[in-house]
Amino acid sequence: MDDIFQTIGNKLTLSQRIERTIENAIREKKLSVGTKLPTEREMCESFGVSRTALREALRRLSARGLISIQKGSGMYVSEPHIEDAIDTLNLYYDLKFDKNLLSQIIEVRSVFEPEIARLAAHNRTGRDLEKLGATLAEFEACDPDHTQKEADLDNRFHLLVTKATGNPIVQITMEPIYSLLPRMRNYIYGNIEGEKSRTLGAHRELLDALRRQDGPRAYKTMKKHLERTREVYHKYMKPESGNNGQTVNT
Amino acid sequence: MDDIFQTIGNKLTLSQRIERTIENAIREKKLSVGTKLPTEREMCESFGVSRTALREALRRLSARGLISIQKGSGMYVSEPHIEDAIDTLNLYYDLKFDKNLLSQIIEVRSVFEPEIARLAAHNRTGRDLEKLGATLAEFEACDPDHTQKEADLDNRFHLLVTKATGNPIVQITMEPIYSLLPRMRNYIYGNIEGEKSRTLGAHRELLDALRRQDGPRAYKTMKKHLERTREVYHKYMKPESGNNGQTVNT
DNA sequence: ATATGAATGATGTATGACAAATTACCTGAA
DNA sequence: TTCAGGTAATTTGTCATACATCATTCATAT
Repeated sequence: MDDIFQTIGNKLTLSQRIERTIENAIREKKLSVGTKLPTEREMCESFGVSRTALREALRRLSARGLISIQKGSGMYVSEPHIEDAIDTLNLYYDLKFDKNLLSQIIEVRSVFEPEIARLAAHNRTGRDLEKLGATLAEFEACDPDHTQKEADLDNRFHLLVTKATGNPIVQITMEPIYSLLPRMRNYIYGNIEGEKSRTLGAHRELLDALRRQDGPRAYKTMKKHLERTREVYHKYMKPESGNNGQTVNT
Repeated sequence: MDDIFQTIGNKLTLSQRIERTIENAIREKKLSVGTKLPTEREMCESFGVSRTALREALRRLSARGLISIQKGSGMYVSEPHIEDAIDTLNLYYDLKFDKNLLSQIIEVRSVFEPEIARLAAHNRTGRDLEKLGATLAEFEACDPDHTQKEADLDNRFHLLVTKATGNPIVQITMEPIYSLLPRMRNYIYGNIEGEKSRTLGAHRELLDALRRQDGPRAYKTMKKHLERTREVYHKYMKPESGNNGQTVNT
């Protein structure tokens, strides 16, 4: 048990202790969403600290999305936004980015999305079908020269399928993965003859399966669609085959 | 086109612009991991700003995990930690926590994990099998009174299966979900007669399928195992059935 | 009654000083 | 030489004060 000697060095700075105090108050709902925090001067007095220390704590809290600071107005407890978590994930991928990422993304999609399609077939609402239909039509009508817009619409369609599962965790899970896709934009699309019509056909068939709540067919359609994506990737642009067995540090 | 009048208000503060400048430098690898940043005074000079503004930018960057600040020593570019993203997600779930979360987690697991098991069956290494076997043995030998440790070992087994896919994105994706499981700890286990031996049997069978690289069997075993979890949940503790169709704000 | 503009109060930035922690260096003894 | 110890220099943490900038409120003039 050498743990005894470990807990010495981690003395928090004053501003970090302030940060935690406020953070805990928010976590424990002592400060509810939308509440206006006391002014800086008031908090300085009640905490008995300088404005500097307090402000640095507040800067950290706002950077993490717990509070929002509005110059001239005041500070307010923020509604939690899933985007904060997604941004953090994106930052992580940004820094850990390597040449295997594309192939890994494709693998993850072909593993997860067919099941997502099946679940969506069960749970989709009429509103989901509307949005999917609209996005599909927009994709169909899109000028083939606008490869970026086409890729966006493609992504949006898949994101809508994810939302149609009705399970927010599925959405939260997949969103960072979709946000990585713009990197592969302009690769898949553009200059591959007939690829758009293939995609369109797959999306149409998938939407039909969702409409009929045909889970197995939704699964198969999505599977086939993503297998095609994988083929295109391997055929047209895979630069080399790298080590795929690395593990993330935990 | 009234857009002309819209883009006025979003003027960033000075410290936010500093934050972004440094952040971009890190994202673009102009500052690599481990690099020691210039001292505060140096950066103040080169940016031409006061120490106050600079420090508030640095506080935000450290709160987001991009840099680490060590009193008396200096500031260094941090290695990205997936835990930062997981913590942010946990904060989100803390604040957004509702009674549907458990049921949503169970749904996500039974949707994703069978496919993960299948993939793991293909890609697992000998080292993966070793770790899985060791964890399984430890679970088997665990004192049934230590419900928390049992739940931990259960989670670890599933996490190891995820790692055995060899795809770090799968791991990153599932880790936040597993980190939510401690919330349901002590619910599933304890006081449900014979549940541990059921779990043990399922894990054993799964490990065997992985060893034989039998993807379909791994899939089926995991599916059945998680269906059982869902049953237990619905049978023993589901308090009420709530609206499950909410969507996350994006 | 509406609109303009001044007063007030909030956060943002600048400056200077000192505290506290780490690192580097230097000195002296084995 | 090598190592121990302590001192000095460097760096971040905190405090205090002043002023700038933005938002809200309220009074005033049209």
